[in-house]
Amino acid sequence: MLDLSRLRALHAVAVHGSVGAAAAALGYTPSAVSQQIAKLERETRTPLLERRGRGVTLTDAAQHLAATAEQLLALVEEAETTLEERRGRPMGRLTVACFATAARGLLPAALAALAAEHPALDTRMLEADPHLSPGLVTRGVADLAVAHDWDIAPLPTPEGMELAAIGDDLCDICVPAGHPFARRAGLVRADLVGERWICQPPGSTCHDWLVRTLRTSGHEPDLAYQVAEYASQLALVAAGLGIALVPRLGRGPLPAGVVAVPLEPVPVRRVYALWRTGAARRPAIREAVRLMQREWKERAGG
Amino acid sequence: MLDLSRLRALHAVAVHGSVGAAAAALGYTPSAVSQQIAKLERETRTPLLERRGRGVTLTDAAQHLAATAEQLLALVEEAETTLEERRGRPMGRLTVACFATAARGLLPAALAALAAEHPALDTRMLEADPHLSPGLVTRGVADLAVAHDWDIAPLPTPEGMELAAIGDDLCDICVPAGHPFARRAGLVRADLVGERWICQPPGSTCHDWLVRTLRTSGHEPDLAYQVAEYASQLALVAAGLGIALVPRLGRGPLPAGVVAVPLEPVPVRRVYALWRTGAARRPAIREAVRLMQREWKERAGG
DNA sequence: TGATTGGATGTAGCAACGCTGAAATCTGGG
DNA sequence: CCCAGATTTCAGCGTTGCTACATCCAATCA
Repeated sequence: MLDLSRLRALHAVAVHGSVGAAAAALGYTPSAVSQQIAKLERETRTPLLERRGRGVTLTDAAQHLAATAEQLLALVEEAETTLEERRGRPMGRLTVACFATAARGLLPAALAALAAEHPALDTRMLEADPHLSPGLVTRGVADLAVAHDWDIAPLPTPEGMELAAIGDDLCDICVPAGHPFARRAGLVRADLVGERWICQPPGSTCHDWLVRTLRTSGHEPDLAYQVAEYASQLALVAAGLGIALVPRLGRGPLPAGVVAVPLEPVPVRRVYALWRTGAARRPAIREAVRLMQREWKERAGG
Repeated sequence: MLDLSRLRALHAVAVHGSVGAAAAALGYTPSAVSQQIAKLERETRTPLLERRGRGVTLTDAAQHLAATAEQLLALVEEAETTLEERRGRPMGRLTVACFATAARGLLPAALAALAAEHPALDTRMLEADPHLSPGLVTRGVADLAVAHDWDIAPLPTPEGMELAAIGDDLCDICVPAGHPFARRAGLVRADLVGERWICQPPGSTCHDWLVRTLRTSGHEPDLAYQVAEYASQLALVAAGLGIALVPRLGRGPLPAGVVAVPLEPVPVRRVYALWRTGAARRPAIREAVRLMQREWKERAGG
């Protein structure tokens, strides 16, 4: 009889396009995936993979088989969801894809509470850009995505997915202690003209937000320093090289020589959880969302 | 992820009603099936089997899971069929359920030819009563049934199955050499009144046929000796204890002291092959039927 | 009640499987 | 022509899953 884990390997190759990528997605080495598919070829006496240049392509039969595998895997996931739903308590594996600041500001406490309350649940985490994580969920690499959008670019609900709001993440302008802004109680957008900015590299959501927001104030921001991590940005601020827009989530205590000044109206990142509609019945999903919302409230209240 | 072979074990228990019967159907020991299901219970953290008296019953969750397993297994079989069809040559496993005389008179030559022409095919055989073998095919214990009916009780095509005729098996009256019939060129049904019969035990198709046929001649047959195997019946005939109706298929050379006399009109067992409609596209099925028909023709012609 | 049978489950051991890591192979590009 | 990227092959090893045997439990019979 056809073996489901081998079919899953074939399906992963079909979806990810290469043996290596499939292996990474499944958590194996490329060698393991290659051997599984070789065994599947021997069992079915049908060539499935053809070397094409440096990579591989699926034969006709393999594409058909991979499509069937997709149905099978969907059925199995459905069965697992039903099983968990009948049991009523979170169980199985829950992989959460989340963005960097949530990975330290929100997830640790929420996942710890989840694991403590539900020992049958195997929680996992995977850091990913907010605009990539829904795709990871769609492809089954993750079960739950924690993503965010900005007030000026709302996140559309992707096909086949549901979402729930976790909370609003407020952002402040972080300036060197010696900067004129450091003595101000608050700032408005017009104040920001002419500053040197420290921000994310192009392509990230935060970079885009900064550029587009400041453009609405009628000027092109001067993005002098572009580094991915807020901790590095704050170090640059402390060194007096510029100012940065830093969200409060996961920001931690500010380093010496850095002052956070509120901006009015306050820029908001809205944080969401997203999951496949088919998995909506999973208690693990519902419970994870509930605990993230609770954790958020406690942080905001305290 | 749920394991398909464990789900198959659970499904087999659901279908066959006990761990032992499931194990027999799957070709394992009861211990293996019990361990598989125990592992499935641990993985899903859900009780699946409950001891009820001497046997077991499925829990609610297990019944649901078994139903899903049935869908999965059907999908897998469909995929295997498609794979074999694309390849165009018989492969995989083909289990044939057939009645006793076909098991020695027809199947050996046909299966040998099948195995010789198609080394990728793993042929298996299973002797079963003609009225049981369609059920075995339906439940997936066998892929192909070789069954027969009698002229007076035609076989209905069971739900979800297709059938093809293999050939007609003619039957003669076998009598002791000293019997008055032994010198006759032929007999008619009216001649048979008052004889002592040697036949199958009640419940077998052949027993029923004899009783019903002779009843249409207006008398109740005297079934003095009831044994299952024709070789034993012929030994009883040779001993002069009675007469028997013996089909030619698989009859072999008659023992000394036994004479076969034709009956007019000649009683006919019609031999069929049956298979699941879903498996009709399998080259293995088509080829097996073709070779059985060819073998039959060669025997009839030679 | 005790003995017995039919069935499921637990244990030990062994063969087979499936993974990893390293080496080999192959392809396309500098 | 060599190198980098990717897959496949190979050896080794831990794990799995089977069988055989023993044990346990429930129903039946004496």
